[in-house]
Amino acid sequence: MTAVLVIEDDDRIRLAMLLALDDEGYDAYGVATAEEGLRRQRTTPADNVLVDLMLPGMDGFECIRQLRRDDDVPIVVISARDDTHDIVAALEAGADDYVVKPVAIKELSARLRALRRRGRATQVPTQVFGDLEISPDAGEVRRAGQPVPVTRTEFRLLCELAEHAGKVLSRQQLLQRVWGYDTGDERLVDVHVGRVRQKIEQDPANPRHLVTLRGLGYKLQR
Amino acid sequence: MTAVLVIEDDDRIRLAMLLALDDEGYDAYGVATAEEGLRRQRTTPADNVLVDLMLPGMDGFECIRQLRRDDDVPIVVISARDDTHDIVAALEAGADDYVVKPVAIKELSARLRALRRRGRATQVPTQVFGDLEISPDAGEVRRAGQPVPVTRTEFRLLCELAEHAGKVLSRQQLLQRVWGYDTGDERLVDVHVGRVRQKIEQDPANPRHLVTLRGLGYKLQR
DNA sequence: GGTCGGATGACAGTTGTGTGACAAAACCCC
DNA sequence: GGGGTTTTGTCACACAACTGTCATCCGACC
Repeated sequence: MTAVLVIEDDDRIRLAMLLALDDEGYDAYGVATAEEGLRRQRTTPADNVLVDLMLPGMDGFECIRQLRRDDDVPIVVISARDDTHDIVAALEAGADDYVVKPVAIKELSARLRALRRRGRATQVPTQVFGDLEISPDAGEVRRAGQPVPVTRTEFRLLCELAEHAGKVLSRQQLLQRVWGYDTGDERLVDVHVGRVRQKIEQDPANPRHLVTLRGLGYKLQR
Repeated sequence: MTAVLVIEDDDRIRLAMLLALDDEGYDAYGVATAEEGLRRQRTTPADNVLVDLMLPGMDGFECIRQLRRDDDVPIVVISARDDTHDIVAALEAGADDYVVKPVAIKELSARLRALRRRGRATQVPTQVFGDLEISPDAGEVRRAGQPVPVTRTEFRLLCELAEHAGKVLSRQQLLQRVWGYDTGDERLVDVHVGRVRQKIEQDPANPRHLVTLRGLGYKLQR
């Protein structure tokens, strides 16, 4: 069953949504604050998160950003305000959809389905590329069994490449996935790739794993 | 640049959207009917499709279904009707988002970005032509299992030919699809075909895979 | 055998990539 | 909170790879 987390401070609205979602066949549960929602999502991740923008304490935007930081769950904003600025800000923060209250439950349900259909990547176990090991969960990179110290950015870059092992990722895609930039200087990627190479390649000038595909991007291979 | 196809029968609205999207940095082009949109998407696929629901001839729902049939492009419905039934039906048909006219361009842009971020799940399978393998995802070409270094242009050319395996593509079509030129010197294609042959054919003078059809163009065959 | 479309080698201009230096920002340990 | 350290992003330069053009040659087809 699909689990849905509802983050909404108004008890009556939250309860109504939970009931309606339940009726639609979802396994729905709710919390009243962003903080609690984040904790909940860390411990028992739901398949979808619905979040109100106006919350006591941490607001919805920040909540989205934090959710997004360590999870790729589809996030739908449920807001009373039908305001372009809010919508844009929420989507920029990392939300996937934005619907305005009051919400027709059928529509919400359909939107959730559409979002899930678009699908998502699963957790990656330790990946091995020859003498190179990348453990996304453990946050560790090893070469020939020896831990290699990498910075956070370098690590994310490696994970992203590892997740699509053998596939080219364009600088644009990497900027998007590693840095979250929709636009920006692609050379940034080059520089970090160079730094990663210094650490993981035996001969950084002739990379065997992290290779360049001229005009296309980079790829990590075995 | 991100290409956006707008399917909208009202000339004024379509034009306004195209201008606005253009301003936002999209490569936007529009058509007035579903049929034309489908044709266009088949020949020169956009990265996003915006479609109105009320169209003369084939309606928006059917258009979405057909688009969805052979493509995983993110589809956003732009409709004047803020009706739950329509929204649900459109999402069921395969749309990814639904916004109500009039549309704030910033919002639309943000939604498109959010959609693209979610990314395309489909992977292009490796195509095999005898001892020749072309992997669009991996950005790699192999002959007899050995990787063949090809340049970006050569790679695009090969992918384009591979996508239409067994079918002739005229120089004009190749110029259009690989280079994006609407006009230009067709000899350019010859030169690159020649270079590709040097790399992928056992006997470049007697090509077995990348063959010339005199007066017509080139085709890639098994 | 002439003509036209196609193949090819050379070349110069352009583009893409790697890298070292540096400043700003973030982080950490008192 | 403060000072040192690490990490990050920007920039400029150098170099290598790629691209498109052109002239010439070749071979198929009528």
